[in-house]
Amino acid sequence: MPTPHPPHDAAPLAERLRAQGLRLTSQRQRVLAAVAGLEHATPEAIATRLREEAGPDGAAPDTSTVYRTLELLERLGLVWHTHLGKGAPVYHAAEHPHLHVVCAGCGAISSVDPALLDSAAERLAAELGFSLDVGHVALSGTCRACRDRVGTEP
Amino acid sequence: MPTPHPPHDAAPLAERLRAQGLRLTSQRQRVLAAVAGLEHATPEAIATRLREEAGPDGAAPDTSTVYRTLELLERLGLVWHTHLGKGAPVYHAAEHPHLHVVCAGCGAISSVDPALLDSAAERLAAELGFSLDVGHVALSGTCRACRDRVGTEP
DNA sequence: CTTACTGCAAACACTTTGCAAAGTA
DNA sequence: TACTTTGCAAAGTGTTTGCAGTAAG
Repeated sequence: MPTPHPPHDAAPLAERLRAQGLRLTSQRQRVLAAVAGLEHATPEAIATRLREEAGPDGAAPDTSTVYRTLELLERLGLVWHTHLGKGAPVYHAAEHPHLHVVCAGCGAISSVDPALLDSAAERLAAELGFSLDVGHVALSGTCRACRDRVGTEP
Repeated sequence: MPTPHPPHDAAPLAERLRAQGLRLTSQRQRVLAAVAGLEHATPEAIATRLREEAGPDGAAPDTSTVYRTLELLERLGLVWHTHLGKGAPVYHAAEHPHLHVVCAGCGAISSVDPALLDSAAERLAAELGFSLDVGHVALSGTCRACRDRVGTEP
């Protein structure tokens, strides 16, 4: 079983930055750690978490830095993001990609095995030459609870 | 083969509005017609189109009216929208729902048969009690052209 | 020391809301 | 007339950008 909250091993970050002549900064380390420690983290949520961690006196990375850093980390392959529908995208630590399923009624998010779309991906590849990126968007629908609720509360 | 630009039969609109004690206005007719006449229309694109149709002197519906109207038309089942990723959602006339596939590289949009996800939908229903709304989000990936371009222009 | 990075503030894109005037039934 | 809609203007999110000062290598 995977470690719940990996204390974020910073090594890959330092390496990949160095490989491109980029610099290791505390902001970059902190943003990466925040993404790793949160689930389905929006940029806003990440910024908030960083402010909490910094405390009332400490300085947290600026919002614009959070955005810029997320973009960078994604280019480096350390994080990825998914659009859950409307609103802000959510970021994940790179590890095991997964597919999201969101309830349009209550917003509940489930993670499912990306293999769910394997056959669809194969058909798209064969018929359109299109290679599916399973993780980048979430599937939308209605969860059992919301479906049961129909008719119960008009 | 389907009619290219159906001249938008307004009957269903009038009926459904009346059925709910709502009113038929020219704005509502115009917004519906614009959605029917455009493909993958964002609210902004719809507003622009309406401005063009109104001409330099005529009055086009206000942006806020466009948003309110799209929401209404969707409740009435006359249009539906899809999130293509980041940015504004796109609206479609209700008719035949379809699934969108977007290239992350060039933004090209393909429409595919929703049946593509039938087996995935069945598994989600069986395993999670989740009913998939196939049209609400687009699948993301890379189209053949963008894939071929990799390595050609670094 | 050189050049990348950050914080700040302002601008942007997309939507929503309150309210008085206008329009439909 | 009674009640729904609209337009306008302003406020709300979510995100990006220009730039001068700060800091990593």
